[in-house]
Amino acid sequence: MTETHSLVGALNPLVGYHLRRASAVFAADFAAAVEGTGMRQVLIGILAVVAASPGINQGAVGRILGIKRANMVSLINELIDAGMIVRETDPTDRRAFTLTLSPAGTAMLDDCTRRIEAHEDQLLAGFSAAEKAMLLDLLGRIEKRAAPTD
Amino acid sequence: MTETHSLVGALNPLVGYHLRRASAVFAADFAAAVEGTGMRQVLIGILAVVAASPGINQGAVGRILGIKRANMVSLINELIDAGMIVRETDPTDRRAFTLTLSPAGTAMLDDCTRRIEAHEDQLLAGFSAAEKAMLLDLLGRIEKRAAPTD
DNA sequence: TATTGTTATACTCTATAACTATA
DNA sequence: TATAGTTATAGAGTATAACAATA
Repeated sequence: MTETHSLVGALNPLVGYHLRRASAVFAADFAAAVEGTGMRQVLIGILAVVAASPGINQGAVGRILGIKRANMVSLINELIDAGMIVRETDPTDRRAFTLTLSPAGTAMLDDCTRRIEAHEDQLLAGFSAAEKAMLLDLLGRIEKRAAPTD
Repeated sequence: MTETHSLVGALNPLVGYHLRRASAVFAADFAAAVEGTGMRQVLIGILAVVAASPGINQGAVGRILGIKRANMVSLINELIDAGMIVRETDPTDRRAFTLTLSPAGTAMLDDCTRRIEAHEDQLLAGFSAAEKAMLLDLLGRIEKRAAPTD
């Protein structure tokens, strides 16, 4: 039996519920951190993945971030229109595009990363370094259970 | 300096990113657990909160779950149409509705709760009881930083 | 004047299916 | 036949503003 007396009743013992709510807190914090930049979580994710593997193609970026091929298209177009990503046809496979960051893209990623880290430090002010490391370890072990997106 | 060599580059040190991904794993697991019931995360959340506080009104449910008043309307209507929630005007405040679960709502909540817990046990099979407790504690401390939704 | 619930609306995210061009 | 990218579309989640009825 799993009885509780909290306001959320049966949700209280569920890890998924608490992940969802904690994630929402960080999402709101993210939004505040990057306010005025026009960036969103997905876009920063794409910039970070392209920065980590210059020349990577669209499909690979999507697979890493759990975004479907079909949904990558407009996201990449947005970043190209904003002058942050450069798309060139891959000479070794003419179906594919290689993606790299422009200087503006690199600058935006760096700026946002700094802002987000500063905000996260605030949000996690009550956490010891060991607690933060523990949290990242536990989350990492959960992430490994992810199914391929596409 | 915060350099990394992972596939997600600058995202790797960010707690918010890993919360998002871990949360997505649980969301997919949730969907599998309740498949065929027609239930979704928000709907189960509402059922659980109403079950925990019978006679609660719509606005209060939304405040607890972080759902805006405007978005509560159609969700509650869905649950009433499905015969899971009973809505009556509050005799002490004729602007408000009191919500309670019907027997069907109680049965659905119980069924889904059992399914979800079984799925979560699978997903967290590699976690000791202490690790799960630690995760819930850390997430709970993050949730406390949530801003009011409405 | 504030609060409960409502309507209308819009944007983002996510998902599927069908298409093209290359491999 | 399989893969990279595209288009079209639809559902769900979330956000704002304006309104009616009641407090």
